Amino acid sequence: MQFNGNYPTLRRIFNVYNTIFHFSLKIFMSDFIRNDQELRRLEELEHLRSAGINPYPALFEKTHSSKTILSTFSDDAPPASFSVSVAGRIMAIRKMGKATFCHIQDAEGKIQIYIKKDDLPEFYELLPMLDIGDIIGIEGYVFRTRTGEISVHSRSAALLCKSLTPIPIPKEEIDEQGNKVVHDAFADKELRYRRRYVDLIVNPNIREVFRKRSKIISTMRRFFDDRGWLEVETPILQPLYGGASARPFVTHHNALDVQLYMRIALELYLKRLIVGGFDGVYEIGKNFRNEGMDKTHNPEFTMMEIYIAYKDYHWMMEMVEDLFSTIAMEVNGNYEVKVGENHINLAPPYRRATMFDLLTEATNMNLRGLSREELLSAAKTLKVEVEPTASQMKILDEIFSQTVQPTLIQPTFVMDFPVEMSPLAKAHRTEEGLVERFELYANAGELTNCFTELNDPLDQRARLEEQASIRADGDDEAMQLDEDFLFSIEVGMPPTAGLGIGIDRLVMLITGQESIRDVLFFPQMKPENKS
RNA sequence: GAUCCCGUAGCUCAGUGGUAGAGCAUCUGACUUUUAAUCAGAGGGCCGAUGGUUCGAGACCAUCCGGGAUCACCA
Repeated sequence: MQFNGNYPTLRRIFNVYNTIFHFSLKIFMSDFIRNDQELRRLEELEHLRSAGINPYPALFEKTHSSKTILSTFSDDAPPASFSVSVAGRIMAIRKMGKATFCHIQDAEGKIQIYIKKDDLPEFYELLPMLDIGDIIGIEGYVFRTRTGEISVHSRSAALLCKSLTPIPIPKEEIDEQGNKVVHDAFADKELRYRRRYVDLIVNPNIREVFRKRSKIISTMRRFFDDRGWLEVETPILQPLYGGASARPFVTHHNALDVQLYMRIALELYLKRLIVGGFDGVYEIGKNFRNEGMDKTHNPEFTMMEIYIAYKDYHWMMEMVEDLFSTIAMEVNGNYEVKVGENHINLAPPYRRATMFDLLTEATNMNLRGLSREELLSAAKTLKVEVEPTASQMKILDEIFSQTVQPTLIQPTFVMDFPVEMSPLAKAHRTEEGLVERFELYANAGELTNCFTELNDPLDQRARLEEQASIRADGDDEAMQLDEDFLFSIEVGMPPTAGLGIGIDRLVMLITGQESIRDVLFFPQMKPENKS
C-alpha cells in the first residue's frame, strides 16, 4: 500500500521508456486516447507500475472523514496530537518547491493536505506522477496553517487510484464581499446528465439534492411503516396495463411468447391486495410512460401509491398534510420551501376547494354540467386554446390547467372531479356526476392524486366498458378492460382510500429544483451520436 | 413535430470578412504554511460536417449532424 522502490532510478526509467512507450501507446491504444493529457496519464501509470507501485490497491484504512476532522479539530489541543487517516480525490495541487498543498475531496467535503519533502522524500519524488482526479490516502496529524485553514500534515501517503482522464476543474474564489465565486464551472447540462459521476465530483452541492431525495423516501417509508401499513411489490411486467391514462412501453417475453407492458401505474394490483385482506398496502416503484419528456416528465419515474381500507378521501387529506409536513421538517428542518421565486409553506392545514369552485373563482363562470359545445365556447371566451376535436373532459381539463392551475402556489387540495375523468373513483356520496377525488397542487404543479376507491363492481364494470369503447374509438390512452381486476372487485373490496404521490415531483418541491432531470441521477437522454 | 439559441484548445469562453486568441488544465524551470498560489518559458486547433458567395470565410448564405430552451403531445 505504501510507496516503495528505487526512486532515483525513476527518472531514468521515465526517460528510457518515454520514446518507445509514447509511440507504442499511440499505435496500440489510439482508439482509447483522446488527447495528449490522457496519453501522458497512461505513461505515468506505466511508470508507477515499473517503479513497483500498485496504482489500484485493494484497501485503505480510513479513520476520519474531511467533515469530522474539520468539526473535531481544536486549536487548544497539543500540536500534532490529532492523528488521522483520510482518503479522497485530488481536486487541487499547489506545489511550492519542497512543499505541496493538495485539496482532497471525500464524500462529505474537502480537506487540505500538506506534504513536505523532508517528511516524505520518496512519495515526494512521485508527486509529478499524480494528477487532479487521482485518489490518495494520507496518514498524518491535523494542524492549522498560517493562513488559518485546518489541514492534514502527511506522515505517510499512498496512491489509491490513478485517474486516466482529466475532469473539469472549477476553481472557487472568495471575493471581497465574502461571496463564493466559481470559475470555469462544469455547467454543460447535457454533459452533466450524461456523465453524472463527473457532475457529482465537480459539483458536490448536487449530492445534497440526492441525499435529500433518499431522506424523503426513507421518511415516507418510516411514516407508513410506523402506522402498520405493509410495503409490497407488484409486477412491473404486465399482460394488461391500467390505472392511468397513458401510452405504455411494450416488450416481449420469449419463453411465454407473449407481449407484455411495462406498468404505467401501481393501482390495479394494489387494490387486489386490499381485496386479499390487507388493511393498508403501499409500494414505491418505477412507472413507465411512453410519452414526451420535459421539465416535469421523464419516461420512467418513481411513484408511491398507498391504499388504506375503511378510509375515505377526507381522511386521506389529513394523512397527506401530516406526511408532507413531516417530510419537510425531517428533510429541511422547516415547513417553508423556495422554488424559483415562490415560497411555499407546507405547514398544515392546506386549502381545500372543489374543482368547480376554483374554476368559478378563476373564470367567473359556472362550468359545471356544461355540454361539450358550451365548454368550447367558454374556452373561447376565456381565450383558452383547445384542439377543435378535444373531448368534453379534455376541454374542461384544459380550462383548469390554464386558468386555475397557475394560481395554485400554496398547497391546495382540488376536490371532486367529474366522473368521466376518473374511471376508478367512487361516485360522490352527495354530488351527482362527480367522484370523491382530490389532487394536491403546490407551486402550480400536481403532487398527488387520491380517490375514495370505487368498489361497486357493477359501476366499475360499466366505467371500464366505457373506457374500452373510447379506446375502440381510437384513444389509445383509455384503459384496457382488465377482467381479472373486475373479478377481484366482484369478490369484494372494502371501502378504501387510495393515494398516489409522484416522488420525483415531491423531491423537486422539497429540494427547490425546477427540472425533474435535476432530481434523477440518470435522466433519460437522447442516444449520444457522435457526428 | 414547430420556433428560437448554441457548436472555436482537455475545461470555461472571446473572436462583426484579412496571419486562430485568453484564463484554467498540461509540459519545463524557480519557490518548505500555499489556497483562483505566484513568477518565467513551452506544447496543444479539420473553428461540428458538406456545399456555396468572395481575391480571401471561424465569421456571410444553404443543407445536414449534434445539443439546449420554449411550445405542442403528455400528468
